[in-house]
Amino acid sequence: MAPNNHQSLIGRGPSLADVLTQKLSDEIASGQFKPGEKLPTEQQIAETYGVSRPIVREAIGRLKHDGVVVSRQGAGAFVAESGSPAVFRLQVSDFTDRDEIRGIVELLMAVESSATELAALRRTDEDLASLQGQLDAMQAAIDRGEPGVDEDVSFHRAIVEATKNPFFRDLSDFLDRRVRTFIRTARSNTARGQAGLTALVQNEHQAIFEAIRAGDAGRARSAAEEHLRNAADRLALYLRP
Amino acid sequence: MAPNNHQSLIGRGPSLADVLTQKLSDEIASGQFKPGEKLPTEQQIAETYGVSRPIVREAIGRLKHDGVVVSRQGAGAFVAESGSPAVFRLQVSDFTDRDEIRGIVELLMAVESSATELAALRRTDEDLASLQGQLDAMQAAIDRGEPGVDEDVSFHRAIVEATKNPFFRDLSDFLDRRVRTFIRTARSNTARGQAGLTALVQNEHQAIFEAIRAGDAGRARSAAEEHLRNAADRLALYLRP
DNA sequence: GACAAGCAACTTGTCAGGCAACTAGGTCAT
DNA sequence: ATGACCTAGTTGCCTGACAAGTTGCTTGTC
Repeated sequence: MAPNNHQSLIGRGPSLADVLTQKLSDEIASGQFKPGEKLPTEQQIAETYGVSRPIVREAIGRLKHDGVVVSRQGAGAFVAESGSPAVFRLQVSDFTDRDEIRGIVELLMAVESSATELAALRRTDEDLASLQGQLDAMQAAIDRGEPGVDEDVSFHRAIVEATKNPFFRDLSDFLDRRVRTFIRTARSNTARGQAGLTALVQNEHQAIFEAIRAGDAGRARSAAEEHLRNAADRLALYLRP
Repeated sequence: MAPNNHQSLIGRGPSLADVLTQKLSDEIASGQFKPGEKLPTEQQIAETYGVSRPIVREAIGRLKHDGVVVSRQGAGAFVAESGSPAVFRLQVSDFTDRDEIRGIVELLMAVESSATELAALRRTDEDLASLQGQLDAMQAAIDRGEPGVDEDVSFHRAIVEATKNPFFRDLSDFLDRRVRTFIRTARSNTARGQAGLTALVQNEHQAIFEAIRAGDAGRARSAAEEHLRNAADRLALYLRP
């Protein structure tokens, strides 16, 4: 039997599919089922864990979604050849966890610094035009007295796009989004950001752009690092208890 | 039909749940359903897309797994407040795709270089002992004439562990695993790696270890970059058409 | 006896219907 | 008006069933 005991605290507890997914995932990760090996049938798994077949199907469906197993109709479900998942799970337990956001920011700094360096080496004329366009848009936002958050995002996107590496683009995009949503939720509880701050950001962006245009990888990395360090300092205001 | 642009990378044909998951995911991403908003009931979704409720359940289950949707029994399913997923999907379409593995290696170099830098700043005595232990194990493997792949992996793991940042550890681990599985599958088709190569790797590891022990962040990064650049060059042998 | 065609058992994919647990909003008695 | 109660609606989970596809064994043929 598998009584779900740890549920009465709050409304939502882990569903049976959640639990089963975790168990199967662990068993695969621990090498209990080896890559290429056939999993038990859904019926057997259902009996083993005392759940119904739809639950098993859902759990296996998630594992397929993660690239850990592949299944062939009529044949069975098999552990993926690589054995390791195709997705990187960023476990965000809580939006207000300070250590967590610190860790993400640190990783973001690493990724975006390298991305900026690569951008300086590979940017095309189109990339430069795109970057220039975002700078102009940001300046226009400043002139209108707006914070220009969207323009800021677009500028960073244009940089990672110039790396010509979709993994850099996607990961940077992903991390950036998480940090910004944290800021957004955190800011709603505190005072608004200063108005003149955007101009500082614009200056840092300008420096990054110049380095990228010059094709100076080292300077591009330095400029990006400084920008990100400043951004992290500004963020630190929201991380104070 | 069946756009199948992204996932369901390996299965023979995309299942209905795969397709529906993609559709719902797109609709959420495109802002058709806004964060915090309630999704249609499972019954309605089933009718809308012409599938049964279990299929809808499986699709929504995957979205919950990805952190895009949260559901409360009796109330309904809602788009997560953040709106953006909690997982980063690394879309690996093919193990033998050279551009893809090149991109991953590039990202791995960025992450691991920064990780090594951080490790130099934060390593504890336990970390140093762990690193030293892995170096010794690698040396023992060399003396036995073995390639020492496991020891190599453990050394890198010990480094990212020393960053004290679980995101660095998990991501680096993840990327490293993908690259190594590629090498493993690629190597089975070609000649074996040279025997004396492990000694070279060991020298580079030694340099990294010294920098970390000295707490010299800049030198640690340089050593890591050189090691990774060499590793990438060695890998390039398998990337030749 | 070797071999190929075909068949039967098994497995996954999908559907239908139903009951239990839970939520939310309206109703009714006080 | 206000609080308890009740009912409709929703998700969580189950049983049962059929379709589609694969695998291995049987059987018939040479």
